[in-house]
Amino acid sequence: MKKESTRAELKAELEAAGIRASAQRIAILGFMRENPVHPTADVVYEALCDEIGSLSLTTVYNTLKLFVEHNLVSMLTIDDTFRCFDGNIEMHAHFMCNGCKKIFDMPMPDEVRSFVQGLEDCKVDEAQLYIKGYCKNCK
Amino acid sequence: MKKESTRAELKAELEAAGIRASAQRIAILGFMRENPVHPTADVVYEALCDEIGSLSLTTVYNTLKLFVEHNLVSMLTIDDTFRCFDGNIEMHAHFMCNGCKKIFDMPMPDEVRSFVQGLEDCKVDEAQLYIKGYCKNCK
DNA sequence: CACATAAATTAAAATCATTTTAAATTTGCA
DNA sequence: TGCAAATTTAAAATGATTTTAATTTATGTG
Repeated sequence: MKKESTRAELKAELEAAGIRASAQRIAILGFMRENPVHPTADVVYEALCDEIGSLSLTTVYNTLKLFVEHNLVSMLTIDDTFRCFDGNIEMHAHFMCNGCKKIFDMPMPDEVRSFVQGLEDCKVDEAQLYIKGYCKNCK
Repeated sequence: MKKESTRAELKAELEAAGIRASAQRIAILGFMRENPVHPTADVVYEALCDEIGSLSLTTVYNTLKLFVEHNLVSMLTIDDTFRCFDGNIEMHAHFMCNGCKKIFDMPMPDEVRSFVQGLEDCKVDEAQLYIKGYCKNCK
């Protein structure tokens, strides 16, 4: 499940986006790329605390926001009680289980892509399909 | 654009959902049914303050939550900075303009409906398609 | 009808995720 | 090396939402 990214690749990716590559940013982007788990800022912070002793939650918040602005990660608003992020910026759908609260990736139906492309009056930046219910284990 | 609902109809609707019909609940449900504007709790509160002098914002929050639980209205999580509600519970998509922040209704592509129906491993309660960008006026 | 009980509403206080501020640290570059 | 800008950080502030506890309103029973 993990896609390895070298430090150099992450650095290059940040710079290609016009962002300076600090140790914190490399670590956070690396975590997002390698862990397909839709983490909240707090989860990212907890995961990287040991690696970067000085890391602050503020930095994680600000950095994820910066990454979203530069389209390096996307933000999910599938649940109103937590804000989470996705290191996979390919267009895809999400399923959230109301039991275990896990979020699963799903393919985006083709018709959604064509529907979005067909919208002429407006300029589309983003499309999210959120499906909610109970997963295999919880239903 | 307004769909008129009589007090009696609203009362019947609440009771059919197993909810007692108070003046506050009738007013809030009436507002949601008649105004297709995706309001936040605060907007509903401001709109009904004059009509019901004693109304509190707490009641609006609690009542909208109750209505969501009983499927009388739905909650939209299209934007992480505000929580808003929709008095139209028919399945449909939403477009939010990042400029004026207005939310527009859109038809739900048929393939989304069939995609959702085709999901066999999980039990689906809800599907939301959120499209974001810039509207005709703002782009 | 009056009273007891439960439900709903309310104001006030608490919560908590996120943002802002301002200071400290680090980095890039002359 | 040293200066200026960018980044990070801790601490404080913010603000939407929830909780608490008291008050009001509605319901049902004798």
